[in-house]
Amino acid sequence: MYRAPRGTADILPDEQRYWRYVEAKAEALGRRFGYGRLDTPVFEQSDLFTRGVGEGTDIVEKEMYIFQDRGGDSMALRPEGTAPVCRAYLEHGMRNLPQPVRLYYFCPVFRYERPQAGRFRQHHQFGVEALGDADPSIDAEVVEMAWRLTQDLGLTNLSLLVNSIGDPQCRPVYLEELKGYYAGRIDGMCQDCKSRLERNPLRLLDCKQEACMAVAGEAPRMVDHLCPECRGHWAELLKYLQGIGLDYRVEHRLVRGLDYYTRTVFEIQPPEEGGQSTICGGGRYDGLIEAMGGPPTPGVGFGSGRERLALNIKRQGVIVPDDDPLHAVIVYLGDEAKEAAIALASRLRSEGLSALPAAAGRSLRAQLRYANSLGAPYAIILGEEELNQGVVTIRDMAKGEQRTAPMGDVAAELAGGVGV
RNA sequence: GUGGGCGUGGCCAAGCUAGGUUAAGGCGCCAGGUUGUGGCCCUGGAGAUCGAGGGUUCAAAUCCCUCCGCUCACCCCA
Repeated sequence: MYRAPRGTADILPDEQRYWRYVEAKAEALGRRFGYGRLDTPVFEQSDLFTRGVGEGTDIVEKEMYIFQDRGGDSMALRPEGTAPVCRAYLEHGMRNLPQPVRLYYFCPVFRYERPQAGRFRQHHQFGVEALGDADPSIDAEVVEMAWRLTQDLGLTNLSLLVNSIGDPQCRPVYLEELKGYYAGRIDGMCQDCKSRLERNPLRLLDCKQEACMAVAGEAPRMVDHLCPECRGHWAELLKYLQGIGLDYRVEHRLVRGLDYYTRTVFEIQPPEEGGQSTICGGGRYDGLIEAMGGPPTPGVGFGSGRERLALNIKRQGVIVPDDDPLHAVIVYLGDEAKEAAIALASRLRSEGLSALPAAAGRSLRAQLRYANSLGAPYAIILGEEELNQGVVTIRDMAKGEQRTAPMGDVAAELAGGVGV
């Protein structure tokens, strides 16, 4: 038997309402903030990501789905959403549009990871990117959008964490200080941290081992070592966030796993403890477009995982609207009635109603059972008697009452919600 | 990449520790109980090479080995 590939999932009809709910809220949010939707291909040249996301990152180093196409080019399934948006921005000359250019996307994302709760090899991200404006008010706008997304979805008890990780001027200075701080204390720390010290010292702050957390707690903070420009940006951001009334928390250990982030980083996390709990994550990436070969262009954005949003919606018991129900099931007796039932179903659909004939070759009882199990509010009964008189019997399934109506009036009666 | 838990009809699952009747039960599905009436109830039916392969044994869902898959956590991330 074939199975869906590891880390992927079939989304069955019963699950669809969760996805539709998330997508509808996200799309509405994008429009409300004046963002335009951008769809990019699921695969791109591998270089786009190795240069954009950063060669040393886990995503590029060991999680990309890379393949060679028949022309010999190295392609990669999209492992994140921001680099393709920046590519499109450059390719279509969007820097000639009024800045900032506000874009959002909703797309599948692929990473070769070991799956677990809330983590998949194919997942779907809603994200927004505001390109071409370095002002901290745009950072605030993006943070607000992320927060509102979660609120619009009905999620509660979430934490909004923000931090600044500086820029290419001040971060290296800070990193040296950080390394100096850790150098004398590394002995008592975990194996991972020992390798992080050289590889990615910012990550030291994020370690969850108890011993390491104690050391991290006393570590020098990035926000105390920002250059004047970054410090100003950070101060203004906080001012705007306060003005908006967002209940954020400065989290000095918050860092990001993608190389392109500068200055602002933020995350939204649910109350439950746990590893992969982040449901929205983003920040500013002023060097990304330049790293991709474009002119220096600032940008800020966030991504959020549809699967994780849905997971939290379920955990918190958020009421999600049902899919539009079927209006009517047409039950019939005999071959002649079957013909009429099929024609009637067709006519009802033309009138904008959802209707379907019951399964063929079943007893009336079985057909009604079928209508019941599908949750149809009405059953339309077509037997010999009805056929002879050119009428149908409309049965209100909830009330258990029925009446006859001329065949041609069925759509109007159902659409009008006329009771029986 | 590292470590834990788990694989029995579509789903939930008993049985496995101390091998031995046609591998329980529930949900769902189909049919009947009403020669034209659903939900509740009753009756019946279909559906499983017990994850796969190998081994031990007179006999394996049950014991042993290998592999595969699912899952949770670490790492990392949405």
